[in-house]
Amino acid sequence: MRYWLMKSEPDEFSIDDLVRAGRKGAPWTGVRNYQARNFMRDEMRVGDGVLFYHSSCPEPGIAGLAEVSRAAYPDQTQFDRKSEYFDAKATRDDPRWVHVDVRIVAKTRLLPLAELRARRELASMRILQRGNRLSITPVTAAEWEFVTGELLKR
DNA sequence: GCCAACGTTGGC
DNA sequence: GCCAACGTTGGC
Repeated sequence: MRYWLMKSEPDEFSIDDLVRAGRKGAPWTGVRNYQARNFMRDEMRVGDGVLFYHSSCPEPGIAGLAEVSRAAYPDQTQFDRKSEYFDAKATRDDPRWVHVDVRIVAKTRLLPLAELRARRELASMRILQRGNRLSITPVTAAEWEFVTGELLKR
């Protein structure tokens, strides 16, 4: 089992939306970056742990814990002309974009980005490296242990 | 709103 | 295959 950090803009899809999605989970639609897609397609498995991160918002940081609830399958929004994620080069026979489903494990306190940066134990986390923009990044077991420990405190 | 960093596109 | 131009991300 592996661990991941997945970014979402809370205006688009927040931890509360994930809670509302319940046990079935929610499709992680809209990824249009090949590296992030490849992680979902090739490496993410049902049961993998997910740090749910709120980005592009007043308080960026980790907002909860989740898990992969379904392995990768085609993202339907790529076929929808009305969707902002429509991709004219994708066909149903040869889909270009896939996604996993993710379900809530626990909404936690918010662990702010500034706090992540302050912890020596997390210094090499992908999300903290300068210039990092990937919306899905692998998390090491040590980072996962540390972060979940911090989240469940207080 | 600014801007650094990175990914993608397209001409050659 | 190179690389300049452009678009996007995302913290501040």
